[in-house]
This record gives sequence, C-alpha cells and structure tokens, in this order.
Amino acid sequence: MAFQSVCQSQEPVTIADRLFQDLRSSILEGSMPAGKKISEPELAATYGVSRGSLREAIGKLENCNLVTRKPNIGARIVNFSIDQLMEIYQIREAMEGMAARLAAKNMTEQELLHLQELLKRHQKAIKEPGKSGNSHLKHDPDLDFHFCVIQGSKNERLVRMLCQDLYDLVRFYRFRLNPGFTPKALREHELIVEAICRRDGEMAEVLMRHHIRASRNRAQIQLESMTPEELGQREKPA
Amino acid sequence: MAFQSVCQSQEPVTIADRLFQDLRSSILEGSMPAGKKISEPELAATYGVSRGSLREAIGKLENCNLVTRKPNIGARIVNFSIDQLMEIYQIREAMEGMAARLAAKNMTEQELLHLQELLKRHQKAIKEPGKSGNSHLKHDPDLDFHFCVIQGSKNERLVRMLCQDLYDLVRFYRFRLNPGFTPKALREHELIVEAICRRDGEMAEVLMRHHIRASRNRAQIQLESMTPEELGQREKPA
DNA sequence: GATGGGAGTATTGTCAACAATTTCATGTAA
DNA sequence: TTACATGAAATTGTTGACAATACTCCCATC
Repeated sequence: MAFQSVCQSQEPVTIADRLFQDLRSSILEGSMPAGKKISEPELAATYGVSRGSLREAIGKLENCNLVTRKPNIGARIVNFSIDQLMEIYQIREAMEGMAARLAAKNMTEQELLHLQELLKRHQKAIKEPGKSGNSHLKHDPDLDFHFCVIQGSKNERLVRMLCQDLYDLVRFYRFRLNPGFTPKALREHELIVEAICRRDGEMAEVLMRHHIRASRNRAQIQLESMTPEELGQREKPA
Repeated sequence: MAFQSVCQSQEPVTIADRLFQDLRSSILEGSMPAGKKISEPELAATYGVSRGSLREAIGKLENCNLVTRKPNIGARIVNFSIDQLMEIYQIREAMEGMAARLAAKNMTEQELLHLQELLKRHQKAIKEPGKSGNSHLKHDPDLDFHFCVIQGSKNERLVRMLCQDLYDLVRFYRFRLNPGFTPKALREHELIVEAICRRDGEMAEVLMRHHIRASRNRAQIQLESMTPEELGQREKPA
C-alpha cells in the first residue's frame, strides 16, 4: 500500500486528468524547473493536446498549490521559500497532531498491526544502510509512516487535506533534501506507535507534534547550510 | 474590515472569476439547492456565458469543496452530512488552536487593540439583542473574531487554508443554523483574547481548542433536534 | 543617456462547433 | 411483470479559431 497509490488512486479517465498527473509528477520530481513560467502553447504542443485541456489541468495544479496563476499573465511552477516550508511544518504539527490523537481512538486492530509491521520494516532497513541508498526518492519511509497514521484518523477531510494538498508540497521540497529518515526520527516513530497502540490519544498527539517540530528543526539546520544552487532554486523571477 | 473583503479580496478581472464568485455566493446563501446537479448548458445560458468559462468557474468551486465532480457525469452542489461537519470542527480545533498560539506570539500591538475593539463591539451588540436579529446572516461576529485571530498568526498558508477553503464550508452550514453567538461563546472569546494579550500562546491554544470543541457540541445538539427539512437538505440523490 | 509613447508580437481569455460518453425511453423476450 | 438489449436524446469532454490583454522592441523627446 504505497503512499501515492492510495492518495491519488483514481486513474485518469480524461485527457485533462492524465495531463494533471503527468505534470504533477514532473513538478514534484523536479524535471520542471521551479519558478518557471508555463507557456500554454508550448506545453500543449509538447503533450500533443489542446490548450483547453491543458488549462483545465493547470487549474487542478493550482488547487494543489503546485502552480500559481495570475489573470491575463499566466501560470508559474511554485518555488517556495524556506519560510514557506516552515509554515507548512507548523500546519502539519497541528493537523497531524490531531490525526495521531484520532488514530489512537479510531484505528482498527488490523491497522495497528499494519502500522507495527511498517515500523519493523523500517527498523530493519535502517540497520542495512546499503540498500536504502537512494530508494527514498521513490518510496519515502517517513512519508509512509505519516500517511498510515493520517489514514488511521478516519477523518476523511483531514486525510484529503494532508495527503492531497499539503504533502505534495512536502515531497516537492523533500526531493531536494537529504533523506530525513534518521535513527532519531525512527525512535520518535516508535514512541508514537506505542502511544497509539495504548490508545493514548493525548500522548500520541504530544509525541507527533514533538516529532514534527524536531523534523522541522533538522530540516532548518540542513537548509541553512545549503547554497541556493544546492536547493535547486533555479528560479527565473519575472 | 469584513471577513469577506479580506479573504476574497481580489475583484473579478475575468469572466470565469466573476462567475466563480457569483456561484460561490449563491451556494453559500442557499439559493442553489444543496446536492443539486449542475447542468452546464442551463447555467451557462442563465448567466449568459459560454460553457468554457462556466467550466473553469466550476473547477474553482471544486477546489473550494463547494461542488463535487465526476468525469463524464457532471458536477453537484455539495450537500454534506452532520458527520462531515463534525470532521470540519475537528480540523478547525487543530488548525485554529495553532493559529491562536501563533497569534499570541506574532500579533502586533495594533492588531491586539483591534481585536479588543472587536470584542467590545460584540459585548455591546449582545446586550442589545434588538438590532442583531438576523444581521448575523451577512456579518457573523463569531466568524469575524476567528478570522481576526487567524490573520494574527502571520502564517500565510494557514490563513489561506482556513479562510478560503474551510470557512466556506462553515458558512455553508451556518447559514442554515441559528446564530451560534451566545453569551457563553462570547465569554470564551474574551478568555482567548486575554491569553493572546498576555502573549501566552500555550494557553491561547488550549482555550481556542476548548472553544471550538464547545461550539461543536452546541452545534451537534442543535442539529440533532432538527428535521432534514429544517436543515435545508433538499437533496436530489442520483 | 534616460524616459515615455506606440506599433507589433505573443500570450491568455472566450467562444461555438464537434466528438465521446452517459442517460433515458422504448420495445422485446423470458 | 421483470429483465435486458437497443437506439435516440442529452450531457460532458475536446478542439481550433477569434477577441482581449500583456509584453517587447524601437523611436522620439527631454
């Protein structure tokens, strides 16, 4: 049960849908330069579709916060700053804290087993650093864990808001960072799972918030030591 | 500084924008029946625009969670259940709790004065119940208060997520409810403002979460005593 | 040399027609 | 009577052309 497969499960039935998913992947993977202006005629020609379909796809990307649009001017790939990333961490702290609280209350026994299973795999993976060299690019264990907890909240809208809208942005940035999945982070995951399994929602929320704050600090330290080039900030300001 | 004027400030420059805002108001005010299917040719004719522009507006409404769309089938005005409203309260509890914490840290002295000013007006208004008969329909003091705090968080994305995406749904439902602005709620507001003015973020968050939980309970009690007709659930299921 | 205006180009917004899909109604067979 | 197949009507998805707006480059003026 991969992260992507559940959150973005509906396969494209319409041209605009397929375009949307293709463009979304390209943006998240970084093959479309951050901050670059989108030329509608050019992109439409590249993908061999009409401008109308492309515009609809761009509209969806705008909803995902992956592009910004100005009337009569055009759309740009997002290129958000470290400050904006920190804003997202604050929001995640609040929402995922709540998700952990709800998960402790609402997860089924089967889901608890699945979560513990996941944790064991991560524990094993982190002891064998050979294989997990760059596999995090396609399958991030940290995201898998968070997604599992979020799903467990059983709050449909919370799941949508986090997985669809917010985590795209997380992945957008994470792709440009080193894997944030350290032994320390794993230990935090373990404590969260323990609290959830005890059905201790209060503690699960506290621990999840602590974990996300810690991740935030780790990311901030890492980011501040990087140059703009390393960050892939190949923006082309207007 | 009205709620609407700040959160949805940009005036329509394009036909699709104007359409979007018109439709959004119609849906929130209830003049478009909840759950009703949208007929593209019919609506386009009503507003005297092409289907293309209408479809773009519908796309924006979908992003605001005010309509749902299925490929090759069409769009429907949302008609969400009490359970879904409760989900939204949970999300608000988490996000606005964080907003209150941040507001205590980041609000300027001037903003604090404005907030206290607002509170005084509400205190006065609640003592003179004559005038505030149904004025809450257009200018809800409770929403004004919450908006003021959210703005004070200085977290741009948090503001957008709450004001643009989530509060539309709150207003959608609130329009069908009695005014939730009771003396009890006002007292809760007072306590929150006190904490924010003391720059006590921890306490502000606790109080805000308590307030939203209490609002949730008040709404739930009220909703459970209402018939589907009173709720305006004039849905026309597929 | 810098600034402002204006024609020309390119891009975005809008529209109406065409294609694909779904829905509804009718008729037939079990 | 019910169930299913079939075809017509309506609706949505897609496209290319036209209109409106923004950008660019050049030239005149200060």
